[in-house]
Amino acid sequence: MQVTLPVRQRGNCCDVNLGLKPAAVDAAVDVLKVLADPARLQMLAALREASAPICVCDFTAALGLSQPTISHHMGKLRRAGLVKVTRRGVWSFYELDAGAPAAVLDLLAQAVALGSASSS
Amino acid sequence: MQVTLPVRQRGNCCDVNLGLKPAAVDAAVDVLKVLADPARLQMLAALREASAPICVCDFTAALGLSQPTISHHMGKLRRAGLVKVTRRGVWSFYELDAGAPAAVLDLLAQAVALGSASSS
DNA sequence: CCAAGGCATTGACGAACTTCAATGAGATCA
DNA sequence: TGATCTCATTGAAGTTCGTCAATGCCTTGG
Repeated sequence: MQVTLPVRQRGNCCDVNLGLKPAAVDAAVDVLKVLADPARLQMLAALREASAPICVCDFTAALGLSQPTISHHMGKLRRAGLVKVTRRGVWSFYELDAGAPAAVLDLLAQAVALGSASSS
Repeated sequence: MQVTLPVRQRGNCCDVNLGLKPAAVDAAVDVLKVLADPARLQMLAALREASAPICVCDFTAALGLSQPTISHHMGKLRRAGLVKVTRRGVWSFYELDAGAPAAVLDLLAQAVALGSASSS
């Protein structure tokens, strides 16, 4: 049961430089997780192209999902600071939150561009 | 039990324009899901900054994860076409796949930029 | 040829996520 | 006021995901 203990157990070639701090990584991952869903990405893409806020009932019709499901996704987008809601009467109208960090909006633009590029 | 059938049951304001085709959305979501993990994003960021390929054992040491876990993540990145592997002797060296679609690499760049921007 | 090390794969477990039915909270209209 | 509509919330079922222990394959070194 002799243990040989080779000299180069770990770190054989070079030290890995993790250029991102843990907190920064978590923040980026949180945004990516919000975008990584078909319904949410489609709704965000629609909100990007729309010239006016869109109400929930229109999303349920367009995506074929139940109303609680749309509401759940919108809650996630709202908590992530990606969309803003405006209640007008009985309806809730959603729009992209222009106050979101520019890096987040740029990431969304890239994700939508990726979807558009893959259709070539 | 009279049903009233209001005229504006759905589509109150305007028709939602889903500008992304379903297949395109799924492709974009697949890439986003691959990026939406702390270990994978950190490894990709390290590979972006590294001047030479990095071997698996270095990632296990740097991220504090078990070897099978690193291998599992690398398999996902490889199947997504984001990284390439080169076996040299006993070690497996990974590097970013320069042949990946430009839109995918741009999305990765934006995600890393988001991590860097959030630390300001 | 045999022992040992690095990596990939399999199986399993716990956590998180997506979805919907049921219910509740406001708002509108008769 | 009562009925109805839209949306948010809760609870639950099914699925996916991240992680590790165990195992097998391949290469290296004695």
